[in-house]
Amino acid sequence: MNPSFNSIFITRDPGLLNHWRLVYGANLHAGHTEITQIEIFFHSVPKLPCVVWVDTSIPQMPMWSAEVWREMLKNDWVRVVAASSNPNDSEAMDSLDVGCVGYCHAFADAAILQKVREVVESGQVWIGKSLMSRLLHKLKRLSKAPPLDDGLWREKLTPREVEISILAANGASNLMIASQCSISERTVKAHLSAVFDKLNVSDRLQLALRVHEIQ
Amino acid sequence: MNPSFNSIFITRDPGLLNHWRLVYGANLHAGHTEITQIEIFFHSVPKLPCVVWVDTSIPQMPMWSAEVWREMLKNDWVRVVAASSNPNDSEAMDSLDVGCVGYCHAFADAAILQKVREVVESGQVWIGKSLMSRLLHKLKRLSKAPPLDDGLWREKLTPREVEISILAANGASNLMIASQCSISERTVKAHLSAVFDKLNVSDRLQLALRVHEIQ
DNA sequence: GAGCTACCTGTACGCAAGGACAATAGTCAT
DNA sequence: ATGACTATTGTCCTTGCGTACAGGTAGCTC
Repeated sequence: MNPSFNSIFITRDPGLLNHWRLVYGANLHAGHTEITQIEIFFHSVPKLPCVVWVDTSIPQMPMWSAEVWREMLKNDWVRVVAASSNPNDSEAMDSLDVGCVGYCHAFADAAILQKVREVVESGQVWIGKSLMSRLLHKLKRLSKAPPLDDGLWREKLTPREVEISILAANGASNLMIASQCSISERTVKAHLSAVFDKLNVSDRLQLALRVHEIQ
Repeated sequence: MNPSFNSIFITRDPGLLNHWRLVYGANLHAGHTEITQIEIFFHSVPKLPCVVWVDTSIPQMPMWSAEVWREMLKNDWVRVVAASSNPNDSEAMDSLDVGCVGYCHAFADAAILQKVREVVESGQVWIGKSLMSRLLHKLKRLSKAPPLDDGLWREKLTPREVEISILAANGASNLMIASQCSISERTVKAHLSAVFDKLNVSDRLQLALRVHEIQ
């Protein structure tokens, strides 16, 4: 149905490369290219419709505002998806602003990335749920409006567990949490163990990623 | 794969109804409902996962900021797509902000609406290309003062340290990082120690907070 | 009262993480 | 060539974390 799109992966991270390959699976055919140096990409502008996955943490990555990007993205058959290992709003805005048609976490779930691909190939722009909500938050905040509630992880936990989770996710040690909540360290451990179990995470770093809505 | 989603059309416009039916085609099965009065929708909260297509120009349409919407959208199995015959940014922002997971032109191309459906059912948010760019512009304009916190931490580190920091900040253990980078665990520790020192943090969780730009 | 849940505490064990000492080798500029 | 920086690896040791047993109290529902 769509004019078939070639695919280009630009990253130096072998793990990421493997992850992305999963997205295309058996469809990873002749029209596929993998590039480990971003300059090479700029020196050979694709001639055919293609979806370009760019690992934004690749060395020598030009600023999104650089002329090379503007030039490249003038060609509307080049659909660039910016994939970041540590997504942040300003990078997202910059990349989308210059003409990228997608911004996502580089290691996002394969099913998600597949959706990204479909949306992008169909000519639309993809933006993740969390980024969306953060952009809206920023807009709201800038135009002076009340905030709204946050993620759904809270609902799985008791009030006490939520309280302790937030402290842990912000870098507090068990002892610090204990003194702040006026309970023993053992109790903190007990609460956190319950939290890990309920949220199906293995340690406080994974918990932090969940609490702060990362990946 | 996905838990199958029921579908609900809320509009009084027969033409629009026909248009929307095209999106689902033969899949318009038993779990489908068509409603011509918005109040009826609010008086019978769906019990099963469903995608709700709401024609925003239906009579008696409550404000998006109204409590009924907030209440309804607390249930994350109710995925509401706001479809407007004359889309505008403020309506888009209001609807998305209260918890709608899509905003589009009511009479958008069936292929587009199909994509909307897929994205929404997969748990993400759909937003059109033009709306996207307008929102970005609005953001750009409002946030004239760009925060300088951006990628400050990167510049303090060597490329290798950045690479390893990102992996650690995303929850990888030292051993995982070691195997992914094809180096020994000891080397990973050495790099991370250097990173902790340079960024003046005590452990990988603090590092994660810095990398993901939290607090 | 029985059963459930939230909240609190104890001892003990294994393990990953991080620091304290090291060392070796490559690149680059002065 | 000497010093500064980077990348790599080693051993020893301490600490914090997470888990596996074990309990206790208070409040709620049936």
